[in-house]
Amino acid sequence: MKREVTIRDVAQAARVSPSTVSNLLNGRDGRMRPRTKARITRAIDELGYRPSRVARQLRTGQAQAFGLVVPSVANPFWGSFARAVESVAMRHGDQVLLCNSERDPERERAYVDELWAGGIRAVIIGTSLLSLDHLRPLMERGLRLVAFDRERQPADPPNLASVSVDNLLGGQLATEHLLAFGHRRIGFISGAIATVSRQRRLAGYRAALERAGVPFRDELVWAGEGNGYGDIDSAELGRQGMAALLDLPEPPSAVVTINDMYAIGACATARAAGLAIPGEHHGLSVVGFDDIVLAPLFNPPLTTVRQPLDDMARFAIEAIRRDTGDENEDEQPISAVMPPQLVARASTAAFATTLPANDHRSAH
Amino acid sequence: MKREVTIRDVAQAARVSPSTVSNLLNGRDGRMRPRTKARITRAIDELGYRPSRVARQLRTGQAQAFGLVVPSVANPFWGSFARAVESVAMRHGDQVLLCNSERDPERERAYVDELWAGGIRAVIIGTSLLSLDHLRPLMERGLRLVAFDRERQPADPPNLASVSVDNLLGGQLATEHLLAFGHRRIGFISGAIATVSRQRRLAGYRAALERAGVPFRDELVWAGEGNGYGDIDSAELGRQGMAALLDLPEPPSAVVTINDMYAIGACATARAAGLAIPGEHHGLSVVGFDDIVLAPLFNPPLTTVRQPLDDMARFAIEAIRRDTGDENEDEQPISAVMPPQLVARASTAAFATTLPANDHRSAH
DNA sequence: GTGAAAGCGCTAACAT
DNA sequence: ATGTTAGCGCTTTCAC
Repeated sequence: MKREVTIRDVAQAARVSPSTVSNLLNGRDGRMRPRTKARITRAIDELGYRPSRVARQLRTGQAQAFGLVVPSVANPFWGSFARAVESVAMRHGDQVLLCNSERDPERERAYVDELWAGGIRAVIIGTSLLSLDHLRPLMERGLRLVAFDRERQPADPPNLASVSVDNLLGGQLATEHLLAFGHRRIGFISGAIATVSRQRRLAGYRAALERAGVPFRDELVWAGEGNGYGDIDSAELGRQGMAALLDLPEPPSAVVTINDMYAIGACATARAAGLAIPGEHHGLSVVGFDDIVLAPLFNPPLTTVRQPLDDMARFAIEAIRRDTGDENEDEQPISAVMPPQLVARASTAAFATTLPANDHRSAH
Repeated sequence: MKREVTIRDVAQAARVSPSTVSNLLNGRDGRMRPRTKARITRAIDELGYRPSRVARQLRTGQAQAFGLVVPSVANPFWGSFARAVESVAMRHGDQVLLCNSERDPERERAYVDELWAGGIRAVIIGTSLLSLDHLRPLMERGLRLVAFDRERQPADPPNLASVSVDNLLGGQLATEHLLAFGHRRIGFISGAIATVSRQRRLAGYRAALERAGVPFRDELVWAGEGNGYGDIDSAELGRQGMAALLDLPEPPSAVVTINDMYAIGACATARAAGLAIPGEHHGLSVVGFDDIVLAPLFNPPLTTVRQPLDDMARFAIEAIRRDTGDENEDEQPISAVMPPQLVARASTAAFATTLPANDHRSAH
């Protein structure tokens, strides 16, 4: 393992001082003699010199990298988001440090602490916990934080940026879609309603019901058990939720789920119980949320609410890059709420009001 | 934004020198007076001191972090792998830098270069390109590289570590499973066979056919078009592959796919063409590879070949942590080949040798 | 236009 | 048992 080529080696080879090389590297070459410039450039190429990020960072305090904390990249939604973020970041020459929080606030804190110690001063956090207090100390020290999938809350510190889809509208679109199909008993399946986005999706569901004059029924909302960390196995929670709703004396004819993984789990349970998706008389309509890559490929293709992932990633990174280092504390909070889009596919269908003439399936 | 607490602040508060603090921090406290130790510990707590990774790294050259380069975290297999790696890494206090190569060797090189410049001296690379020459220069400079999903090749440099499932056996298991069900016309769907793992899975497929006395037919192997970078949309390639095989004068009755995403895409196409999965007379059996989280939830649940992801992640990290900094060049190459496991689910079924008594579907 | 010098926060060899 | 010192590779005043 050879020793690294340093800025001094380059300086020596080009017969200039390290500061001159540094000046060129950092664009302060306005009044530099073309000949000197050429000598330096040549030396850099010949020696294969690459400046050390570490040294630069120690000196400047700026990290050319930021953290990305998501519940779990094992969920394709977060995987796609991570990819989108990384792709935008790369264009700016930024590196991305990925962390899986599993929705555990303690892990979130530990990770962000760790990132901070690594010189990272900006983090995109993809969990929409109600309170971000566990990150406040670091924010007060100067951490730039962007919350993804979490609408801005009144009590949030002003230097917290936010990007989110309009979750209320999303929940509403999903529910209205089913209402328009004539469904009246509509279930809602989610893990613990412990995040802003889930609260708002549920609120959208209620709002849609109300507007349609359909009474809200508590028993049709399944919201997991216990504290319910864990995107570890959303699909499993979807299964459990569906099982619970099917156990009801009068099960729903359609279901809104908190995301596509839940939807897929819910469908699996329904099928195992002999129900068709969708089914007019003996079955269920299911709508998801996110529109993951797999949604259109699922059997049946999943009706879902799409989040504009690329736009959101772009905005998050812009937010993080804004006022790098500057001291403009008293600015407007940076925040965006993006429009969701209902994507109607085959997992939802009209509710049949009349009974079937004859039902072959009952023979089975 | 307050100034950071440094080791000097701690030293001052504890009325010792920075080196004493450093000694304690780095476990060189064998003969340190308990009282001094206590004073230092107390000062650290009170000031909320956290050592700077950057400074430490600049000094030691060691990066408490490594890179993870995968084709794309949008594919749940790589998402799960990334999560497994990160989870093991965290237990060691290591950070993980995630990079999506999209299977583009130029991107791989650029990323690894970038990581190297960032002081990262070890990288797990999850693409099994035939040649790793584009990374050779850096390896010669001392980069520790672990190839994941790529069996060790004779021409590989000795300091390249490898972890992989036994892909030959995997391809064989998948094919034998279908053969045992009586299938004789078995298709193989993959993107460009430009990686070691794909070559070996295909070889396993051939070996199984041969052993069963079934002639290998070129037209039953669909291997994408062009160079075919991109895990960007494996499912889409699966669709295309299936479409091509169904266009054959005599289509296969079963199909082995290069991974679960391909399988899911292939199923979607087959269904769209009115075929059942699996189907005795008018349908297809499909087997995937990887056993992603979604495989059991798919409709029908996917028969697939499981990779022992956690074991592989653990091994990869052990390999990376081995001989950190040491100069043992002439050691045995580190390499592991792990056993795959066939997971039989509902997407495969017996091939019917007799024709159906009456075929209702032909009416449609 | 270019260079000398100081220092970012830490560690480790060497003194005491 | 603890302190002194000299950097790691880079940037950035401030001189010339």
